[in-house]
Amino acid sequence: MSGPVTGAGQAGTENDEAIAQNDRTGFKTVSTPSEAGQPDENTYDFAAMEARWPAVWDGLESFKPLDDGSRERRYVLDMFPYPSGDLHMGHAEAFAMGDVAARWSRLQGFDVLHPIGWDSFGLPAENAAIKRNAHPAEWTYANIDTQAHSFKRYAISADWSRRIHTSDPEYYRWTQWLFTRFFNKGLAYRKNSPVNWCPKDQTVLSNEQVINGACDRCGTMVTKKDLNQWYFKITDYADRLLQDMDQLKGHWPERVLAMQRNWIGRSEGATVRFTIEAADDRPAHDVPVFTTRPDTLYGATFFVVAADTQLALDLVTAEHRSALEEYREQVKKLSEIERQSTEREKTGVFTGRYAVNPLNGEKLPVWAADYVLADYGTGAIMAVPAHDQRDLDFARAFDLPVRTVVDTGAEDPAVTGTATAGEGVLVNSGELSGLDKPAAIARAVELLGAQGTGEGTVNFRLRDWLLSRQRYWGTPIPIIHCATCGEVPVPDEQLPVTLPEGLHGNQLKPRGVSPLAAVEDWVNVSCPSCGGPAKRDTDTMDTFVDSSWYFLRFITPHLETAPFDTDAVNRWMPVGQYVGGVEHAILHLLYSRFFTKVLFDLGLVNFTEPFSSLLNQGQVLNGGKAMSKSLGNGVDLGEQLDKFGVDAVRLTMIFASPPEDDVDWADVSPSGSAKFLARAWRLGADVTSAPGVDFAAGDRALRAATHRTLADVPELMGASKFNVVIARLMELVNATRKAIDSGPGGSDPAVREAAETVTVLLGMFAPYTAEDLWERLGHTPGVATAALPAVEQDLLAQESVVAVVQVQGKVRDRLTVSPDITEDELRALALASEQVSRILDGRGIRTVIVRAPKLVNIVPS
RNA sequence: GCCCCAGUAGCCCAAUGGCAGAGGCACCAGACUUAAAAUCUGUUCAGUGUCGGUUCGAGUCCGACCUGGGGUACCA
Repeated sequence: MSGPVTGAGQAGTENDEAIAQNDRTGFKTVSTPSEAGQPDENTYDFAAMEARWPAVWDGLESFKPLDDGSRERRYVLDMFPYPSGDLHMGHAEAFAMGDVAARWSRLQGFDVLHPIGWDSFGLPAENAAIKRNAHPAEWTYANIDTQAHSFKRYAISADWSRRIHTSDPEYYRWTQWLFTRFFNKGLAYRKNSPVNWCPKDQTVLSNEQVINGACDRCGTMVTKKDLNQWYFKITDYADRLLQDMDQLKGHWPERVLAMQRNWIGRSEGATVRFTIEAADDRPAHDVPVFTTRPDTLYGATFFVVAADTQLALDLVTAEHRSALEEYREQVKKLSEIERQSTEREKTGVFTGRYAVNPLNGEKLPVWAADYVLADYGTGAIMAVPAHDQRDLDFARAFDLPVRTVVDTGAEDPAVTGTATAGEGVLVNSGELSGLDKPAAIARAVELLGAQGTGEGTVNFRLRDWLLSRQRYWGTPIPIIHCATCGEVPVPDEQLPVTLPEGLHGNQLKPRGVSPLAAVEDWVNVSCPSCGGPAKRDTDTMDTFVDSSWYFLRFITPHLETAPFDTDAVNRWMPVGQYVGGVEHAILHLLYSRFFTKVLFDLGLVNFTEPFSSLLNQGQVLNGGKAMSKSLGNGVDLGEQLDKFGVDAVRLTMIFASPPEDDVDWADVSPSGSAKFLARAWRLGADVTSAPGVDFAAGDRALRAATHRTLADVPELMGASKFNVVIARLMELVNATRKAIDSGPGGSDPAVREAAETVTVLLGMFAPYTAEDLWERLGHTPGVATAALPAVEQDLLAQESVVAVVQVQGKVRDRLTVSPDITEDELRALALASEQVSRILDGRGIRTVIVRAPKLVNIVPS
């Protein structure tokens, strides 16, 4: 930090450095030449404010919630940070937004809970430790200290006594405790399955962590590996995760809800059991398929199983076995991206088997292909080429028949190569013929049900959450494997299972198995159940487990008997305003919603959604692009703070655009913000009336401006239009300046009222400037908890308004009228207007629309 | 391909279906100054991406399209 340049006796002298600083930043100003050289009480000096106020605020403890029921409670939460180095511009925006929300809630009189903590387990710490031959904790806790220091400078109005770190044993003890509850409820289980594997990080990834086929941490292309891994049964909650989104509608951004809806991917259809006929060495075999179009059963001309399944191997006849094995090898070599490309030619092999269509007894050849996914539905499909594009592509590649069973009015798919998926009337479909699509679907399900060969079902795209990781720096999975007892959860009184301490540097290097596995005296334990020799599970949990319940820990952060106190949590939750980036639209938000529902079912909380309102702030860009090292367009937050001050940076972030929009740092002007702050701050020197003066005697015009602002701000804040609130403050500052310089003067009580209103509202955005100004206005510190003046309705009434007279929607005249003019009076005035009669030019009048007192619209006949 | 979001002045952005402009940046001019900076005051600038519809009246509502951004993608 550069420190105040305009020290006593320097400003306004020939001190070149001081002047140069003035020129560059444009806000360390001397307000009048006569004061040049004086101790600079009229110099806006942000560095001095930043040096002075934090200690005062700490003493006031204004940001600790009372939790005594005297005020309505409100929980305002920012998505807690990951400690990767110091805070950056993105943090500056996100936490400015969250802090505005918290401070506004306080101004409204709520008892506000606004905590701060760190999501401090994770891969970057481990990679840093390997690189520096150190322990991940060193890097992690050093970064946390740096960030905590920066947050304090940034004047976040947080209750620091609630600070938590997910990597503290005091925290992860309870993550483990919760895991055992999930385990006992059957919601945490192990299974063998082909999983997403990152070859670089040497660990598995959840479905949600695979972005375009690549690892979301390091960008390496993900491969598949058959492994035994831990899962949370989030699929059991798919329907509720979808249903409960009704509670969030209108309070969460629509795009986030849409993303979650798509991710859960509910589709209604039917399960249909096909019998695969016995063939040479192979017995008959029932294989169910899932379809959303049971109405098209008569159009099925072949049957496909996913090539990479055991089922395919079980079905294939001896004759076709080698072809299938060769095909499977080919498929394995493809990258995930290649395999999933819809552009790619369809490939597959015949299995030598035939499936019997349960509705018409037809025999369909069974193929194995990679366009059918092993882990969606049943891993097998009935193929209806006429009405499904993928099936049609396959049919054309292998010369399989195409039979139209829905007449959509479009041309024959067999000819055009375009499948017809739309509505239509069923044809060539036995007793389904003649029905429309919905009726045929219902009838087909009925027929299958009667035969016992199928039923209506719902399928989800959502998969279970793969939570185990083969890395060190995470919460150990509290399970002990015993040859006799199986998987035994670690008893509560033995928690936490702490990480073995000695590991550092190369010992943490990814090897495909968890580094914990190498620590023998840690691994080998006695079984809590039978006392026999047993081994600890050596995987750690996905860090998203840690962050799926932290918002609950904040409420009773030091509780030693449970993860949280249920009564306290039920008092404060759900979070009233959650603030964070849209990058968590699926992962963190979906997982937290899932956890909350499980905790509800366990009777530990009495609500089913954790975050009743969500605000996604935009990104901070530079020159139209996200800041990145490779582009070299990064902006250093620390430098910006040194140059413009905390308040100017905060104000710039918020004034630039509505919170959800991106802020392009190249388009905004922190020096402009600083100029405004200095301008507002200077009002303090010109208010000459005493604190407590009776405002009623003040200048009416300025009072009206003040109270209009007071009346409008709650609505604007409620709609998160923070940028507009700042514009209104600028307006009020301008009006106050004018009143001082060329109006009733600085002694008028209205000037004090306006200045105090500005100060209290400004505190949400620029806490240092506001606190300093509050003191200059003669008040004791604590502007954050000062009360806003009550709106005086009679000041909002205007003496006269301008009514617009339109003819056919075009403005033709303006009339100055009383605000309570009646419709009839206004109509008469408008019709008497000379302008109007000139425009009407003798034409008659069809209608007159009157919206007193603002508008009249005359429609000529 | 499908699903969301956004297009208003040179730029960032305002505008309960009712006069397109609240605020800021930039630019220019004036006051102050020996001068400059700072400060104060003021001026200039678009008819709202395109086409159509609803309406007395559309930036705002509806439909289609264009452009940009985001999500998702052989999900049967």
